[in-house]
Amino acid sequence: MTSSIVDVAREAGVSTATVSRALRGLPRVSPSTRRRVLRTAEELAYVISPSASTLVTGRTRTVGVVVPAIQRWFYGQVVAGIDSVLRENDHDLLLYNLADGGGRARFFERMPPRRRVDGVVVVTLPLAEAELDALRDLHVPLALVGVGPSSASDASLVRVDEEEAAAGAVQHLLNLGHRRIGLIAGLAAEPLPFVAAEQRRRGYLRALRRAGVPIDPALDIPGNFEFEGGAQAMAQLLTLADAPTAVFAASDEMALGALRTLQRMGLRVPQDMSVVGFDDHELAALVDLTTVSQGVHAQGATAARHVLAALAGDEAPRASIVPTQLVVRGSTAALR
Amino acid sequence: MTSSIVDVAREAGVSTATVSRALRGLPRVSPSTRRRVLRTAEELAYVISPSASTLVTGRTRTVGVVVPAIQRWFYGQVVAGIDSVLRENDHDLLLYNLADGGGRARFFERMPPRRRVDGVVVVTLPLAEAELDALRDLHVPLALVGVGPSSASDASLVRVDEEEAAAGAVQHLLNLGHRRIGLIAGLAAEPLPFVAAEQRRRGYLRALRRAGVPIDPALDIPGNFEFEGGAQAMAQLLTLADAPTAVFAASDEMALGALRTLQRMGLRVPQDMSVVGFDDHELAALVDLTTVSQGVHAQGATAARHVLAALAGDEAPRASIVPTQLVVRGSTAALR
DNA sequence: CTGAAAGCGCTTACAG
DNA sequence: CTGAAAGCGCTTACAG
Repeated sequence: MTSSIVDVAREAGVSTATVSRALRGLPRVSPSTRRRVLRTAEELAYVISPSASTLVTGRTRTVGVVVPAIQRWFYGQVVAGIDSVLRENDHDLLLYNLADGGGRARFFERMPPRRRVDGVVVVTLPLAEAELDALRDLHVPLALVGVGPSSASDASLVRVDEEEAAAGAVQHLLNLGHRRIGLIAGLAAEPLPFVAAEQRRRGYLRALRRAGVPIDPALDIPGNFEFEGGAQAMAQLLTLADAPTAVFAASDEMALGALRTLQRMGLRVPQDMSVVGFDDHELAALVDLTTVSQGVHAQGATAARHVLAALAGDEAPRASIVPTQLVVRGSTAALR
Repeated sequence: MTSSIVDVAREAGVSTATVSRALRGLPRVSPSTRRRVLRTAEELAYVISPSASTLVTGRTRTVGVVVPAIQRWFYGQVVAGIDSVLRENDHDLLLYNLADGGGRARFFERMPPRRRVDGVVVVTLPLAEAELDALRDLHVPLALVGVGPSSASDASLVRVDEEEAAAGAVQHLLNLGHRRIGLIAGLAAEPLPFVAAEQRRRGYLRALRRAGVPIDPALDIPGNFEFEGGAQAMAQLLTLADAPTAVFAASDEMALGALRTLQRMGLRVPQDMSVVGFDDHELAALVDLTTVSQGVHAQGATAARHVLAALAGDEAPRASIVPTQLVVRGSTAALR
């Protein structure tokens, strides 16, 4: 049905070794031979067998990508970024969507990418030492996206300066005269919290301290990085006797939830409440939300480049900090 | 480094053939031998080489998934659904994100999944005959999600009854007394329109005709399945001298854009304008949007099951119609 | 510049 | 129930 290298060799009147060299563009093949082989391969619609090639070279031309939940906006963006670079460089993308705690446990226990990938990029997962070891056992280059500077020194790192960016967002509110500033944090009840949740919270605290504004734990509500969580957190903030005049949400999705609650309560943004998000989600522009823009697609692309660089022989793992930018829109205004 | 089947065979004192049989749970291996082999494999941390196995069996235990844009809500959901079934059945997921027209052309020309997958699911792409042929050349089971009943009879099909569902949404508006009903269609300027765009539009037209309501082309605006497109389409509808009192948007994302425009113009929903969407996007509940719920995750899962069934020896391609349901929320009300 | 041959790590008739 | 051997389709020293 499909022809093998032997068919091409026979048809072109050369050995399979020569076909192999000619097709891969290796030197030491005469131009005329190369042409003949190429033409023959074309005629026979020859396509190399990846498994045979992999078996001998050990290279799969495939990169594994591990995400907690592909259906979430952030991960879709990151994967699109990874994919674009991989595709450009003729590599395939093997997707591992953990989905939940069970999926996570199963993944690290069974390590399905074993012997199937040349490299791995793990997105956003704060790895336990055992998990990191399981990944190391793969003996392939590893890149981590969005897990902070603390992690494995033998992996490439791509991240934004979460704390600094969050502090900047809160400083923006302080500059507008706000002093009662609520935080809708990414924190959830999970055993391993996402790094971004912690660090954005730290940035919030830092900005307040720097400004000499007292920290009020009542203003610090977990929102679990979800619309609904953001909506509920906002509602809770509005139950306070001394309610905030501004809110920093650690993600745009939570900010959108907060906006919805405000609208339901008949409160106006920004007149009655200023709101800042984080991400620059597609919807942020639409609802005129002030937010921290982070190049999510770029983070994915960069991680993919790190892995490919390592495969190309780069010794040291790399670390990239993708810049962020406060995008000021209409959801924030000076305290009245 | 990593041990091979030969190591296990030597250590267990049997042939590689026996190791192979024992590990795969084939019959004709004595219980004691099987136990010994299993234990040895465990001790040596033996993991089969997928490429070697694939080379001889032809099976990759991998399914290719082709999507136009993984970062969009719909595709993230579908892929999560596919992944869950694949994972359950010990298959890997090779993701092909076309990203744009160039990516699409490159994909169908080069067919990267060639010899790399046991099956393919293509999501939402209305396939040209040449593209379908390219996929057929893979000689693996094919499942199509959301491309309508017209397509290849040799592929499994998973879809919702787009036209019927859309007609139901519009009928809901008609039942509320609306007669001037706008359509924010998915249509774009692309050469190959998405099937859902066409069919939801058809459902809109059918419902109006059935009710004897005159069709006004001025009420039919393309929105390209995007927030921004929905926002602009709504704005355009509001420029009409005889503006609609209700709008059906062919996706929730467009409906959200429309809601935003209405809010900006100071129009109230549903008092001044009723709005129905399509999808039951996570945000729909949050903004109280009446919409058509379709099980997107389930569509992905079903397609994956179809592919696995075909691999298990099922002869006939299957066709599944996933049910939809109108979810009435607060964005629609009787005409005043 | 080119080819013969070994080998990558499995599975599968075939024989016993 | 078990093993020897061929073979899947490539790549890679090695020799010439």
